[in-house]
Amino acid sequence: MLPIASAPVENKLPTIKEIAKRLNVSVSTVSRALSDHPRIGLRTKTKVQELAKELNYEPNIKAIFFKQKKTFVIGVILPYIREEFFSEAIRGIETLALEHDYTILLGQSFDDCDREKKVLDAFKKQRVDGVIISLSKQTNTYEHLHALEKYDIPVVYFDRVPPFENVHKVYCNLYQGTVEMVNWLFNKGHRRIAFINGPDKLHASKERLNGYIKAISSKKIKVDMQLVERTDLTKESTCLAMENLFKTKNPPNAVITFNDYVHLDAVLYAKQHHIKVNKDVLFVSYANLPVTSYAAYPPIASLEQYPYRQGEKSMEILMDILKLKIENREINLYHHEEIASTLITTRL
Amino acid sequence: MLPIASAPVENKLPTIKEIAKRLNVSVSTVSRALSDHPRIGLRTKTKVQELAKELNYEPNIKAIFFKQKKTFVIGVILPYIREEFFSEAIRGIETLALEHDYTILLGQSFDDCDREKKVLDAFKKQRVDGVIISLSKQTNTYEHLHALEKYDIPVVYFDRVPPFENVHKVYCNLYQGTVEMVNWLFNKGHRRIAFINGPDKLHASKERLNGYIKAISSKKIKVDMQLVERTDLTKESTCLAMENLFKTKNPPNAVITFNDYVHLDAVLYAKQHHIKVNKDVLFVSYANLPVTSYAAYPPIASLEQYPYRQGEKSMEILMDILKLKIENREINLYHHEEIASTLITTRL
DNA sequence: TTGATTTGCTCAACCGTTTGCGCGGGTTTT
DNA sequence: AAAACCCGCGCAAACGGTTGAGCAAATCAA
Repeated sequence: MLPIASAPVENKLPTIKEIAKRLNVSVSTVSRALSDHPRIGLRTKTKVQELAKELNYEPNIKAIFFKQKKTFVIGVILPYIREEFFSEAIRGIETLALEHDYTILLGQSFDDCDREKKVLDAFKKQRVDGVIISLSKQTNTYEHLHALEKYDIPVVYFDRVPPFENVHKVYCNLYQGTVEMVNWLFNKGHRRIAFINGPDKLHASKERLNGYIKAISSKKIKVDMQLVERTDLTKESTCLAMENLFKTKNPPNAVITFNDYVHLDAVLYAKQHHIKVNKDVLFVSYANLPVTSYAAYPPIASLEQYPYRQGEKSMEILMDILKLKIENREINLYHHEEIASTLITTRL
Repeated sequence: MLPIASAPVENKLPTIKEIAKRLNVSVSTVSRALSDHPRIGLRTKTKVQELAKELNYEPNIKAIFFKQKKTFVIGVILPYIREEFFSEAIRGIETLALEHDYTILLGQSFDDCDREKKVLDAFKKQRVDGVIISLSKQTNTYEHLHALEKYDIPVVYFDRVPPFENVHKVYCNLYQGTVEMVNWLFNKGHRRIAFINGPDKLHASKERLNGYIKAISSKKIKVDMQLVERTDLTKESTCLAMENLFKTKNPPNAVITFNDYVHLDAVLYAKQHHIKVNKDVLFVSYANLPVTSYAAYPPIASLEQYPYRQGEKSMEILMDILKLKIENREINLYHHEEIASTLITTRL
């Protein structure tokens, strides 16, 4: 058991200067020796490198930032890391970041646009090299993001992306996924398929809805907007949606919820109101989160959206952009990475 | 719908130099004017401040680091953010950080000591002002943490803390909490109380075990070590522990699990082996995570460990330490913040 | 009126590292 | 033998901001 923190702070971090002084050469020689410059003699080079190793020298990255305008830090902001979807995404981001010697600054928006602004402002102050973001459900103005671009900080969006073309983004094909979902329910004989959608401001909500409408109407059924509800993702709002759906004379026999968390709240409501979950009424949702495997009533099918891959891909794109920036080349195309979703039905 | 990223990058970030040039004063005047130095005339001061606002000037924090040796960044490393306990802790850390104009670098160890080292190394390179850490379950050597102290980077441990006295740490009183837990079960008439503990290397495991032994033996019952199992926190390991407990002729009628995640795996096993969860056998655990409220079989009681408060408190302590460092005062005492746990039994 | 003090600003050094340029000495080319 | 080149290294500026010292002008005290 080694005692920690007891040792007095003897050594300030060794600098290039220190090495230069000890070896009686100039700082520039040391700098070049360390970066293996061809114009430095072999003897000097090894001398410098040996002493550097001995002193445990590490270049001061902040000083390097000065010259190179690089911080080796990227900012990641998303709504809630406690949601498995986002924590998985972070895992993807972080893993790739570590490989590229980048570190990540984390911020959560808690689905609050003001907080999102504040965090992005902090990122800007810290001069991050780039930003990866999944928008808050509130966000419908984009000036604060636009501001980053003005400061030449590239932004990659993932999952909760803006509807514009001229941004870099990574997202799941929810339109197609929703179509599959409805078809699957249809094939199992369900006709009254309810849909509890998410906040209007999220582009992903629109995608889902479009898929739903497309799939329903392709069956020559009239879309019944009474079957389409909306939740702001809070438990109360979800319960209200459920209430609206089931108080009618002709309740649905299947419910699609915006994601697994909404699903959990929805089935809690169902249970309390003596609806036989996944017997009378089938429940399917989005995200396919591991956490639902412990749930009393997991969704009978859920759409896998590959958060790890989304995070990884976002980071990959950002690395590409940064590489181009260093080479001072024009960034003339916007990356749009669409990841195919998969309907997971093995839970049956 | 404002287009993003389409605007050409016109303006490099405004610097103090730029302001000086435009106003035809020296940079030092500008610097002092911005920091409201008394020796700068009112007219100049307002002129400078107005232009600064107009140009949206923001001091380059990395340049300030140079002089002040401060980065306004702290590193946070913990095992898994996907666990609600840790994501709650981060929320506490982040909230307080934002208030103090600090930003957090995030790293996950994934319970791997090597990864922990790598991340801490990255933090060191980034010259973080301080580190908040919850140790990986593997960590039993502390050189990599000791290294940080040598570089004068203060470290605050929380929840998974080392057993030494000479560190700053925030933790829950698990000894006392475990005693309460056993007493509660005892009062409900349970005598054969099994205990599935966590990894040996975690100090928290020892605390739990000591509490268990203390409570049992205070009842004049002999501690039966057959009832004490261990899990490395994986599902397989937990199932093995369950198997060992229930294959005997005289199985337990209550099981205490290391935390709610272990609990979930344990009851999954129980269910598969037709053990009537919370009827034949009572299950109690640690953490009181919200996620269990959706579970098929939540623990009948769980020990709240206040992760948000732990995170917040850790950050508070770190801020204190950093303040002392600036004032160049000696840090002569180690903060040990013990947070009382609460047994939550309202789930009945 | 003279000396002392205050006011308002500038100069320059500094933080750690990179990098263009230059210089002396040796070697090769013509 | 002079011109051209290469080798190995040092000088100094630059990145953006802070800060102690210093200086001239304005203000004050006596």
